[in-house]
Amino acid sequence: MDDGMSGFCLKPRGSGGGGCGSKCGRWNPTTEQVRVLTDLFRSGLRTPSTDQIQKISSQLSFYGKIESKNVFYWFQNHKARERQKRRRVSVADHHQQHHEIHYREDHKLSSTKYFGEVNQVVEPERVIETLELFPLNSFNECKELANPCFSYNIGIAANYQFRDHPPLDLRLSFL
Amino acid sequence: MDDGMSGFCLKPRGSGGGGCGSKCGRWNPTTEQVRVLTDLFRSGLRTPSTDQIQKISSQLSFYGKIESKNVFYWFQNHKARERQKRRRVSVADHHQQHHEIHYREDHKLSSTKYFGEVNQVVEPERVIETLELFPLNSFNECKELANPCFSYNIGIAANYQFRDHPPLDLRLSFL
DNA sequence: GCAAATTAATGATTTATTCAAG
DNA sequence: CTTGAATAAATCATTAATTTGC
Repeated sequence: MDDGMSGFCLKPRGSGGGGCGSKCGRWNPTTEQVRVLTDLFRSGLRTPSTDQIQKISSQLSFYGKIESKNVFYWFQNHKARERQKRRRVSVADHHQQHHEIHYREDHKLSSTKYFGEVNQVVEPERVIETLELFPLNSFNECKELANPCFSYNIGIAANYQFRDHPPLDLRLSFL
Repeated sequence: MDDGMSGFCLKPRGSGGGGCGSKCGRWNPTTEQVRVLTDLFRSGLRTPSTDQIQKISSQLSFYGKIESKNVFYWFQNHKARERQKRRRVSVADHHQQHHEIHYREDHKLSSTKYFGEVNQVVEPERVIETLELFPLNSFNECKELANPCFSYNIGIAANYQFRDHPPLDLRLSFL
């Protein structure tokens, strides 16, 4: 299914140059735009030159409203976040062990051993800020999940801001 | 549906009459186990640490046969499939977040001019600064959306992992 | 009602990325 | 440039749901 088509409803570009109709807040990339940008990133592009930025922007304008600065920021953000993410993982790895997910032979092995000390990255609750800064409409993923992006330490209920569901079941208190 | 009575072993469905002592095909979670796992997921747990996995597994063993790896896999799969589900549904959606990007109102500025120096000198760091002020802690869940690994018609023709200079695929040849 | 046949879910593996360290 | 570590995407495989004919 072509998602790009329906996604076209982004923002009316007919509002005239620069005008973004109802909401002038910020760039809201279409799926197609994100796709191309991601492809570029994955192809190795990290810090596009001015020329590249302009060309990219020009091409992407076919899919919807976009400016050069949007492209620039997208790359800056995407690059930085990839790095940050990795960095956090490494830090958390202090006493790192890793997942051995080749379980073919795991029947012989103690799962405990392999899971022995895989440590998950701590994820503080900066959800909102991050998402707001992130120019991609990746919020989808998080919004419906009861508690979007927390992935750590269920046990510390105090740190949890449950939005629309009850605190953890008593059964989960062991965590 | 599972009556819940059989409890301890795999559901007595299928071959073998529920005997899981000798030969267990694959883990077949009881409804209680699924319930707890789902609660955890809904609470935000995405990639449990080894420690958490062990505890979860331990607790869930009360309801029936289970191993750590089952918990590990369950979260992997559930996470991926939820994401998949969301993605299917909301590919085209736009989620407007009303937060002004730190980029100042430079609609008036010439992108060309602006970026003319941004790229090569100081500007990029402004973005990073901001990012550091707002550590992207909740990034896990969101990142992938911006990084869809689907088989785009782009074909990943240029998927050589060039880190330095992008070979760029057909669609990117305009660069 | 009941199994055989078919389809839908989902557990388990493999593959391909990413960044960064060596 | 190569490799380590981690993980998400894609895929394989098996079980449960369900449909169907009797």
